[in-house]
Amino acid sequence: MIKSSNHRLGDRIVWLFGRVTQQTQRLIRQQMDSAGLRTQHYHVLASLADSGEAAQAQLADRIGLDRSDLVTVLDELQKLEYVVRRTDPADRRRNIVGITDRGQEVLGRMDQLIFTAEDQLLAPLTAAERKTLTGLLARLVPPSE
Amino acid sequence: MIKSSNHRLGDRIVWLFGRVTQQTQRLIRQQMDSAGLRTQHYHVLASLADSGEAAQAQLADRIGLDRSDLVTVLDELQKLEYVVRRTDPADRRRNIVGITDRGQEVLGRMDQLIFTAEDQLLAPLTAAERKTLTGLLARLVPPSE
DNA sequence: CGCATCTCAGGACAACTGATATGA
DNA sequence: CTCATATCAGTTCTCCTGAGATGC
Repeated sequence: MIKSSNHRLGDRIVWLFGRVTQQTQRLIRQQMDSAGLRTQHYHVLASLADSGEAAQAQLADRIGLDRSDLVTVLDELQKLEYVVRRTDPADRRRNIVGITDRGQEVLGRMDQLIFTAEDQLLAPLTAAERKTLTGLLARLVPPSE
Repeated sequence: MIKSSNHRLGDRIVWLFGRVTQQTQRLIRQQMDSAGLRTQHYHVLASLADSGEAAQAQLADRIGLDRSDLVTVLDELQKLEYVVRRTDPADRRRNIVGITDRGQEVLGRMDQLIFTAEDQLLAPLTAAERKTLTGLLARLVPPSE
């Protein structure tokens, strides 16, 4: 006759992911506020610098952002001249999005900020443990990238 | 002369946590809708069943929820008679919150739903890998529980 | 015509801030 | 009076839904 059931919150993935992500977002946002941008902006810029230019739909799928939300984010980034939209000559429905030099520049600065935040968050883990963690997480991310 | 810098999104913890949590929440919410409750409700009920009754402030800290947000969640749970608030005789500012029998009952059902969702999410990992993952995550959760 | 792409309006959820009343 | 607790009001951010306009 053991303890009836195991609704131990501390073992629940829902719970753990939620807590850790919450903590992550908090740290990132603190760092990001100084640049006047949000997490979504970083994702977009990083993806563009990483995998090159793309149509909005592709880009949205790549980073797992809703296509309708991407519109607003791109509007803001374009106003700051961090990205450019140009119509695809082959298919005039598409906007091909690319990162600008100024975009690359701020991305570099954001990377620094985010790096320190990550380091702060992962402080309790060794380098090897961090690697296992990222490895396991990567396998859980749904495909399409 | 290697590729300039490593803003590889796929290695960023911010990114990975975000994606996986997003996926988790989606699955959980689908399951939870059938009970008419949200993730926060589950957290509260699970914590009460797990660590026993507590004042609101303690409870909020235990699950990492804002104290002001907890008020609403408890209102809803109390209306459904899943929890009870009673004033602490020792300190009449405090509300001591406890789970009811009906609360235990739905918690049991929710546990089933959440378990299947978790299993679905962690499908790509072996049992041993899941254990390492939860172990690593647990160490990243800020203290206070 | 059907279908894909981008756009816009609005809702739901979660996290946070600040102010207030009450009691220790 | 100072401090903690619970409450209330309002903002931001992210995610999601549905509907339109345009071009394939």
